[in-house]
Amino acid sequence: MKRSGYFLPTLREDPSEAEVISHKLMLRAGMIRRLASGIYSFLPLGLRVLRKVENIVREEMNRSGALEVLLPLVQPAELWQESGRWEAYGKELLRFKDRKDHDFCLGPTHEEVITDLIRREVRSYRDLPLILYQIATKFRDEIRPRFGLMRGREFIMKDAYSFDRDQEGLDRSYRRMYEAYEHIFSRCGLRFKAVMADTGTIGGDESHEFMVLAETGEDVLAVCPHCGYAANLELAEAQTHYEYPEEAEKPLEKKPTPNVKRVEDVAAFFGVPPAKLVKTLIYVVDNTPVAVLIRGDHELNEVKLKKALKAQRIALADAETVQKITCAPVGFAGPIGLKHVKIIADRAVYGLKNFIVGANEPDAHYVNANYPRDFHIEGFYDLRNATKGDLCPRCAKPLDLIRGIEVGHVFKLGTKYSQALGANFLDEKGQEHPIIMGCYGIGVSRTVAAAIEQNHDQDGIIWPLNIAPFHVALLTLNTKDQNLMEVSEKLYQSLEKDHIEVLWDDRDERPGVKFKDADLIGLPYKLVVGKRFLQNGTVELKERRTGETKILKPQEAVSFLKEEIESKKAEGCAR
RNA sequence: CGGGGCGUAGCGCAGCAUGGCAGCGCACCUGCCUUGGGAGCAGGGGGUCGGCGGUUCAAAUCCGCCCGCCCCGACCA
Repeated sequence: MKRSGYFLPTLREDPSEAEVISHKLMLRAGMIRRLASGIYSFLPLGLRVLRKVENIVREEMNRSGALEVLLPLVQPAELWQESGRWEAYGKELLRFKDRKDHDFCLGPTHEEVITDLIRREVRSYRDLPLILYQIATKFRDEIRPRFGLMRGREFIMKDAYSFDRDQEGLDRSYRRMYEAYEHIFSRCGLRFKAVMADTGTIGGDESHEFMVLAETGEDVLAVCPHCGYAANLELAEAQTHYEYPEEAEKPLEKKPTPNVKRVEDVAAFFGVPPAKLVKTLIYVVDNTPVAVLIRGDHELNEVKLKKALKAQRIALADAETVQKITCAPVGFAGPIGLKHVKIIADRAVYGLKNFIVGANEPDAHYVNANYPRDFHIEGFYDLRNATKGDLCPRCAKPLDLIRGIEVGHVFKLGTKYSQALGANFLDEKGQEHPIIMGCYGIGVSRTVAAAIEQNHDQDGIIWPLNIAPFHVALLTLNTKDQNLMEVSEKLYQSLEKDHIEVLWDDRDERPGVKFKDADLIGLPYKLVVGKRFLQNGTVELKERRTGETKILKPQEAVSFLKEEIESKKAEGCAR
């Protein structure tokens, strides 16, 4: 491709709309443009990358035995009413009416549609197992789209659904998808980690998220460098028991603490570390208030709380409710003397001696509180976020916390949708059973963004070879020089002939402009034709990632690139 | 939905307090010059100042309503 005829509007400065690096660079490199909040157009360069990722996904899905389909984006309300999600899904589901006033939605995911298809067509155990997938546009009316392609409303997703007759079959399908995902993200040149994930309200029994490791990730992962334990923080078990020093219980005492509310302030007021405090959070759990005790230096994990109480909806109580229950403004709640409210606690509270709690009256705290001497707790649960240095729940060595971007999610669904929609099959004995399902997603457009988060420097993007929009940037530094143009033309032809994807910057621009642009769009190699060729017939080949430079004769450069790219591609496929 | 910020040429921004010719840099077009890291000179084109309404002799500027975008939070299969 010649740059002179290519639509590649690069920007010299960061657009003001972008905050994170991948968003800035995709805009600057002329890959995407915003149409509305969370909705983007792909320009030619961006589309090339997207297609490369799609093709890797497609190849690996096909290799795994999955079959590609294409399902509608526009979906009738009836299906969603049948699964119960028309009500349950909330505002993320974009709904509208057609001209006949029938309700429709834009598909945020396709369990309903695929299950509907299967229930109509699959009758027998002989039709199973089956894995279908598509690579298509999804729409979720996100409450707050952000970071460009990272959390868009309209985005490209690969979603796959497996159909099996029994749990063992599901386990096999799940394993196959899991392995396909490992191949996909490896081939994309990403550093990633599969972590155990929350199964959420769907309630399946196993789920993993594939996380691209990046500082800017929205997710926090707890990983154990020792035994390989890895889990999303939502799920990661905090350490199970705590060693507190032996300490005699001192008498309970109420102390005035005028306007001292926050944990740090209370700790500072009494001159003790926050770990000697127990904070009392009032939650409304399915319309019933519950007091939750957490050690002062710990952070409550709402997903865990929800699970521990088997609740549908939980929310921190508002100031009015807190006042009603504790007889004090927010900041002075405590377990002592708290009536008519269930009190539960994080496991770290057990065994703690002589700690500080709110007194359930304005401007007062108790010191030297002790359990069970001073109050009752109905149950101890794992309710807090694991923290750095927490002991691994598997091997009891210290955990690390790292950040990641969720690019894939595999999930054992079970029979939730097959039962709701009546997708059944007959076994050998003529008995009817619900089909056992799994679902498997990859955020394809998000993967492109994640790749940039992980592969860039101050000059721009550094594409991994397998998803680079082109392999080589051919820079002719002076297009008015006939000699340079001739050798460039020859180089261009032979590279194309060898199926090396080359973007030839044949514009009449000064060298600096071409270098900056090439670095910005981040092609793995720059092949520079300039003065050096006029002097001694050589060209310069520079690797974008390392800056490593080779001075070669033009034909040597072509054969080097051919070998290098082929071997790197093979490496990327290695397994 | 709550809090904060922003909206002026394709991009980045100034001007707004104290109303009075709509500006700067880059980009774009023409010419000259230059060709190894975002050159230089000269000339030029491009604006409903987010929209609607109000105040005023006069509004980018003041007032009201609305829209859009970004950030933080809440929320989130």
